[in-house]
Amino acid sequence: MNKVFKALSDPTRRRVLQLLRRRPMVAGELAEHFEVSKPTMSAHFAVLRGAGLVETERNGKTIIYRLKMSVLEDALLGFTQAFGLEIQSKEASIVSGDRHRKESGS
Amino acid sequence: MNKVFKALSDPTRRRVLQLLRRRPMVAGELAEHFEVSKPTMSAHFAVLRGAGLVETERNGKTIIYRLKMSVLEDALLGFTQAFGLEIQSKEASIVSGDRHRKESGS
DNA sequence: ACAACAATTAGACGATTAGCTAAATTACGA
DNA sequence: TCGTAATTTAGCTAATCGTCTAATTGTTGT
Repeated sequence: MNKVFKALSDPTRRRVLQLLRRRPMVAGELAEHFEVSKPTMSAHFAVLRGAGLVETERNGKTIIYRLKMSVLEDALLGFTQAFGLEIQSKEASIVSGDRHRKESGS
Repeated sequence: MNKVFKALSDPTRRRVLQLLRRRPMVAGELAEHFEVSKPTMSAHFAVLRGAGLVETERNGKTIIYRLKMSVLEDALLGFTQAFGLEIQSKEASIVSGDRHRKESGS
């Protein structure tokens, strides 16, 4: 869970997650939304992947990034619960390609 | 708020906030819960204060730290809303300026 | 096989971070 | 006023971070 918070501590990475919330995206497409270089974005992606917040799938020349909503939820849940806060999904659509899968992450 | 997320990115600081959730605490008392030096803890406190997550009050020789729950909530709220998540307090008051009084037990 | 494209890795750099010890500050009590 | 206690500030170090350019890897189409 610490890796998740570390990942969330950078505004660029938070924005990446928000973009991925809409739909999975290809690395280059994602990178276009930001003003930093592609290698820099690649490093951000690596941090997000290391935290288990995104997963990748190769598709020919491109690599698709997909948000793992359940990992984000679980981390947020674990933290907020310790503060007497409750977190829940408004929409049933935590889906968008991802199936609220249980997966062991770091 | 970026400063809040930066502040939350360190596990020691997250634990400080959780300790403060129970009741306001004096700096030294708080520091006893950790294995690092007092100056190091002082630096952590400064980060939390800089993020607006805690407020201080001098009381003679000691300095009392108090959690500003509303600031934490607002940051979490702003973030989670962008993901279609809902966050709410299990306890009654989410009021701004909440003093977090101790209620029934623990 | 090769050129073009997508993305990552390598290597470097300055800025920030978390940690330490020692010194300074602030308040209290004898 | 002096000594002690609580905390912060100063100054340092090692590690990590975000960024860059250049080079590398992997894939496709010709």
